[in-house]
Amino acid sequence: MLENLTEMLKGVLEGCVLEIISRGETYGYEITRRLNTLGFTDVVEGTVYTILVRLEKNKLVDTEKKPSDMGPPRKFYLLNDSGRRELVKFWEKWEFISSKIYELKENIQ
Amino acid sequence: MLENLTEMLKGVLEGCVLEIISRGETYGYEITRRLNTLGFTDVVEGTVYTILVRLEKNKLVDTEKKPSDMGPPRKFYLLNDSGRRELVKFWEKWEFISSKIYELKENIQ
DNA sequence: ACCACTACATAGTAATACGAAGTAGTGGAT
DNA sequence: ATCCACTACTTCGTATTACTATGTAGTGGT
Repeated sequence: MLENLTEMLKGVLEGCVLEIISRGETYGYEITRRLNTLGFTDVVEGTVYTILVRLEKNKLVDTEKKPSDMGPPRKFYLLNDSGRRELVKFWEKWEFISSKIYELKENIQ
Repeated sequence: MLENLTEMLKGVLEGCVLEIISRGETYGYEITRRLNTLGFTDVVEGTVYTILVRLEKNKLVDTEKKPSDMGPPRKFYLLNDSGRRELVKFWEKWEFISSKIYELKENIQ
């Protein structure tokens, strides 16, 4: 449908993943499906996993491996305090940028 | 004030520059000032010039050099048909992404 | 003569999403 | 029994983009 959204997703996708995880323990494959049904149909697993690796490296999430009856074991992610702070900052940044873009579009001031 | 917006500006800043140029012939230095007063205080000339070089390379703008009585000659930029189409696409992409982010935030569906 | 402001240019860097490919477990169809 | 679809994770390399840093140069005021 819409063309390449890649560049515009930079810095945004990570925040989306943080938000999804904040709703409750989840894992990479499920996050990918969630993003796809949200509308980001072209986001693939590789992209989500690199984000998850980054979140873990930056200690924004805790992880736990659990068996699944549908396939291989799942690696579950849970936001920690640091991750919750990062999520708040993400939404602040998003609100700031989107309000400025709105001002530009509507030619305010 | 707000922390580093760099990543979140990727794919967005170029659209902002296109929008600013669409309002009428302008040049790099002025575009930078416009972005700064808009709220993107950390955007510097180097960033804007790389975007302008890209726009010209992708033939989205026409350019014209004109003398200035305030300093060195200015390189003016004007959107062409291709640039206007690109701007329309930019706003479509922006509307799409921001609506999806809103859905995620408000946990719709 | 110096400095501030205006104005453009560009080489190198960091960060991020994506493409591509591989590994592996489960269950159903042929 | 074999194959395939689906689930699920991992990693390497690539393209794109904004930013850093630096340099050049014109004008006008002190």
